[in-house]
Amino acid sequence: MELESKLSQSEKSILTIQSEVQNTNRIALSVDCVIFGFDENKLKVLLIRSDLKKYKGKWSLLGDLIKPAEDLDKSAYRILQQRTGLDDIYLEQVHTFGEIKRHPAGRVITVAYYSLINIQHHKLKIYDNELHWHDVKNVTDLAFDHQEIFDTCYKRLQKRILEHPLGFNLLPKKFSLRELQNLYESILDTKMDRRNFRKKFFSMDLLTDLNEMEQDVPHRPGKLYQFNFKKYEKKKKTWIGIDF
Amino acid sequence: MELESKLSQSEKSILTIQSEVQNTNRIALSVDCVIFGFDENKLKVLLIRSDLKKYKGKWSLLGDLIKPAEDLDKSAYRILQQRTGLDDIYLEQVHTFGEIKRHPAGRVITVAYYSLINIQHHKLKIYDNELHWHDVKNVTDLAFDHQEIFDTCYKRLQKRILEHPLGFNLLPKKFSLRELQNLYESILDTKMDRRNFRKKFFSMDLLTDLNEMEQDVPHRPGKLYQFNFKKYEKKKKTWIGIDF
DNA sequence: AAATAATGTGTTAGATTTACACATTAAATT
DNA sequence: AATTTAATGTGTAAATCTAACACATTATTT
Repeated sequence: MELESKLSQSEKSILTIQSEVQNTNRIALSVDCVIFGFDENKLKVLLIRSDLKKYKGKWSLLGDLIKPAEDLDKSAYRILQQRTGLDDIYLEQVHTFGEIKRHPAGRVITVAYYSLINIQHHKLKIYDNELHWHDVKNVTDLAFDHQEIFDTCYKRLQKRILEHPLGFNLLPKKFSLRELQNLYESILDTKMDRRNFRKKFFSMDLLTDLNEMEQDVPHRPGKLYQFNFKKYEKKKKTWIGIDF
Repeated sequence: MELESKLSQSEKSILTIQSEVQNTNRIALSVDCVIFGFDENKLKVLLIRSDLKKYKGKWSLLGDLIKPAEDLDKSAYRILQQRTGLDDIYLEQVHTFGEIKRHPAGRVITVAYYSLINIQHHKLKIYDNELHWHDVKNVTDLAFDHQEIFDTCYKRLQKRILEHPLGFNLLPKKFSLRELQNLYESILDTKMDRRNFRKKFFSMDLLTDLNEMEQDVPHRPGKLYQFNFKKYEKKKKTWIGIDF
């Protein structure tokens, strides 16, 4: 009991799962979230230390069992809210992982999501030192099949950001084009030409020029921009058929 | 009992589901497959008549509950094999649908796949007249949330085929470029320029010229080609990072 | 034998992507 | 205060990819 109350991951309900799954024909279902953030010019992912002794010391994704009276998407949303305190979260379902022996406690099928959050807003809420923001470059050897889940979600993000301007979910409301480009370069792990990058983005016509400049930067300040959600929503409608 | 033995869909286990789901914390899980075929120059989808009285007369996707001792992908594969008798099936997981009230029998979350099969091979196996190949253009008002699932899977196929040469799974081993183009035009619901289409495909270097001609066509016969799976697998490796 | 309807190929214009160079500005240094 | 530095901000040319388009060829049909 005491043990269980301290656990707040997929692992939380292992004892429960083990007894229940084995005695019924139903299958236990969980959600696992790959939570991306962007800080210090690096793409980060929020991980939690696994409590399961088989995976002692390993890191794992944030997840939980789905409640029977809860929409699947709501379930993912709830996990994020509980963990980050944020409710303006970009969330995308990626894949469902269902190998028989993927979870040591028994049959658990998990639906993987990735989410993009503004790490500056969130930063203060990590009181729990079992939680940590990792550089995506250093993410290896996660618990369970979470490495595979992470890899899949990261690839999906890389692909998506080439098709949709998702990056704004990771940046503060006001940002410079350099910050935006740094974000793209971090996510895609490439270098891009500054001039072509600007040209491309301006041609998309999704940025509002705020007529403000960066403050407190150790070099010539750049202009600040804001993402124009209205225009994006309009444009998105004309993409239907190509999307998804 | 007699009723249940006649049902072979998701609906099959409604009675079972209803009693079990409500009495446990577990969630029932099913797989639904959008099975695409290509015949008479039209893209088709295999549907089954719903037996549920709420959806009497409506068509639905092929699906079944996932067995507790079965990998998720295997489960989808099994459903296809049982239905089509084929085992060289292209299968892709698309999305998991988990709204609380999506299924009238209780909480059932379903994992949607689409598959591509060679309808000529399969054609003979439809003894069951509850099964029918529908033109994708005429697919409306399916049972449950199957219309949404179908739409999602169809869009995914449309997108995928622009990135990967999946069409071969829908064609006989030997095919002409006109047949290939007809397939693309059916899937994407567009007309394409014949000359540009050929150029594009030849430049991909995935077709083996069989030095054979079409037989029994009411016009000048075209050359026959075969898809080169080896070359495709090689090329696919160089795409990693962009894929998924 | 002529007409038909398809296959098979090449060229040109347009759009998009990539490569690359120079002037400008504010901070940091001397 | 003047100079250096390191970033921002803009424009142009080459290369690649995509789209539009025309004519000769071949087997079938008339």
